[in-house]
Amino acid sequence: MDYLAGLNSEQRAAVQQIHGPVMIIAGAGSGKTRVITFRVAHLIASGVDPFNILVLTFTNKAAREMRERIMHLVGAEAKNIWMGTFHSVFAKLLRVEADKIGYPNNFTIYDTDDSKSVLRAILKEMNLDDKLYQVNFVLNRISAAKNNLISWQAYQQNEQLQADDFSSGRGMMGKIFETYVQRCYRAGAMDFDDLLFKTNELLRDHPDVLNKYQHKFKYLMVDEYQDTNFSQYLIVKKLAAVNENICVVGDDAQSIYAFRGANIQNILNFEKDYPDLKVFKLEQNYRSTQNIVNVANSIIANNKEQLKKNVFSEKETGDRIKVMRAFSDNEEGKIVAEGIMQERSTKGLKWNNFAILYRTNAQSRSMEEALRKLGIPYKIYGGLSFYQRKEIKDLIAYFRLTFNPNDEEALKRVINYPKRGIGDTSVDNIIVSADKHGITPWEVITNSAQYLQRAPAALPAFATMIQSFQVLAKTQSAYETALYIAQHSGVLKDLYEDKSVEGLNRYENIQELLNGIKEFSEREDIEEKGLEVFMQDVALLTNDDKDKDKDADTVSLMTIHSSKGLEFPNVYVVGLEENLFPSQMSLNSRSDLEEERRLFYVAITRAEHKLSLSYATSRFKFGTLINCEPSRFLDEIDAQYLELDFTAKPATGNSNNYDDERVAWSRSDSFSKPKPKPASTQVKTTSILAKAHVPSANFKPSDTTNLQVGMEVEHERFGFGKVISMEGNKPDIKATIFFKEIGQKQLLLKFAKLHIVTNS
DNA sequence: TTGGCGGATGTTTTT
DNA sequence: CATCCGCCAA
Repeated sequence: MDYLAGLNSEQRAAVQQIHGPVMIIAGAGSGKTRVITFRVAHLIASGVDPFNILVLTFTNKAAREMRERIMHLVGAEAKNIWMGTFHSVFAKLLRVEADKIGYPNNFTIYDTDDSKSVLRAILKEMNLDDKLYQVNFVLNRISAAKNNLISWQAYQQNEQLQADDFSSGRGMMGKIFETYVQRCYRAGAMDFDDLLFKTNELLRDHPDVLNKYQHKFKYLMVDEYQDTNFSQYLIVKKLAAVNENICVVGDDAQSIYAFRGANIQNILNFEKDYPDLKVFKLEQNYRSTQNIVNVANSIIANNKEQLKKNVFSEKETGDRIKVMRAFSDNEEGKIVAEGIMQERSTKGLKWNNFAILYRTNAQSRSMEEALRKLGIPYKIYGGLSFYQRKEIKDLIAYFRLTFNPNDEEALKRVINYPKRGIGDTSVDNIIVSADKHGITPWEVITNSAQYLQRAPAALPAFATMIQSFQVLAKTQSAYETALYIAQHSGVLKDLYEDKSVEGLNRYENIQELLNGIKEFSEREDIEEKGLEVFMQDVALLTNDDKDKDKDADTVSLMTIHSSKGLEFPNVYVVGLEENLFPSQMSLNSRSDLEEERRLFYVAITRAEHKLSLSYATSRFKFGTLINCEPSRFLDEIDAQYLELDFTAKPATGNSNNYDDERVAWSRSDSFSKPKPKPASTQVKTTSILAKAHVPSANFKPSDTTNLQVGMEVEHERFGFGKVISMEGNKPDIKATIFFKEIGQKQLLLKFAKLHIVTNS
């Protein structure tokens, strides 16, 4: 067990304590990942069967990396450990046990976009004010309920929740919740929260299942425990109840996901659940210089709620923390880019020694631009993930529909893409009919003659197409199926015909997806190579899943949230301004502000050698320039650790006068951005035409069923005119009308609003 | 049924 | 600024 030698005494003690409840409080940079991997290795070395170990991580990436490290220590056996995020592990478990809770085992996983789309449809059907019932708000409320294991029935019976909803004028919330759940169920779909909620239900209502997994998972480890919510907490607690071999690892100071339901109390109160808990504190930071650690400590000291610990570094004192001021977001980018350029050449560093961290994804833009101007290679992590791109989602929707034709969101996505003449009204009809008959939209489509008054001509062909995909998927490999679907659905052709730059890009993205599936088909460690298997956790894959060239020498750009767990020699934290960081949304409550502060703590502790902070005094937001104040967090740092760099000056002059700065910025920006034209010159020709005719005071559209050639009519916008000719039949009669003011027009009578003036 | 256009609206953070 | 939504003409 030579690996134990490389650990300090506290780390070693934590690794060796393999039985009973254990909590490891791991300060930033204290070798947490090492301890977890070594502990798992130690479990196996001590004779524990890998099949009996469950390790829950926060991201797929963390799980993957950890597995690799463990393989390094114990060999191929590590493959048998159940390791992954809560969502992916329990999705896998639910697929095995789905029938017990009335779901098909090929259930779809709805991502956030799907959930929102379902809610939008419900809100529209219920005719609710979308100002009051904003989709994000509604979804958050439902999500929060589920994360606290409140079912829709419990929600409707909960007096407190009902009172909240009614007093804010949102009395229908309970009903929306109910409909949403039923809609998901009908579609054979679970959203992210359901994966945990249903797991709880399963373990609660099926003691045999609970028992089975309690004995399967004899040893549990949970990483990032401070970021678990109640739903996750309870799953862990139940699974661990028999053996109580539970080890949680975390750092309350790095809890940054409360907005997603994470409850910091889970770690603060852990001791209450397990009185004979062994606690280990990893306090020595091996990552950062003393200055950086001290700054981080001075920041976090402003928070009330925390577990006591003393994080320290024995590395060199290090440089002081640089604080830079810029006069605009673009200049901030420039300062940072130049700083990186210079630091790299004077110290002989590589680009991948640098990271730029920001609070919001929107901030990446000015950074990107500046880096590009200096020819600095960079990579943006996070943001729109590959799987969230429209073209990818479109094709995947076909895959989803193939395996679960009841997947309503997938259906709505592709039923008329590419265009095949099944428009919104037809889709509405299908859904209304499905509701009426208590069946799924897919059943309506496959029996359209029976359930629809007038089915679009293209409908049977669409149904047949999907069915042909289903047949194919049963026998062919993932790649063969995927390629066939891409070709025969028309998606590939549609994108191929789009010769714009974006179109080309989209086509390439589809190729990339297909390549990925091909790789999957060729993998030798997987037995089932059908597309269905590939699809099972696609919804849970994220951006960081496919960074093949992670050794590439580029500067890293990412949000602070996605930087958690990473480290870089040189870190730039940008946008330290009030209302941005801390975010405006967090200023209402103390706990929200404390979370922002922990976020800042996370940002700072990513840095190994050198940390730079920056802010801009003005910034573009929604296309307009706003003034910014430096962040309060800057004031919280003990000044002895700081080095101020206010050398940046506005492009012209050095006045502090607001107006002067503004002028300076609009000038420098004018190189890249066209100046908005004065409103008067922006009037479009159509609106001039539209205003040419003022309708008569008593204007009202007439019934045009008996309109005849030769009649004089008035059009609301085109003015007076005479019917020249008419063609077509039934509802699609087209009239050619000569208007005095603007000339000849053809109008569809079922749309055009015409007032009949004379019958001459 | 579709496409184009004007107008409103939105930004935390992510599995 | 950028995207999304809804309206209207074709």
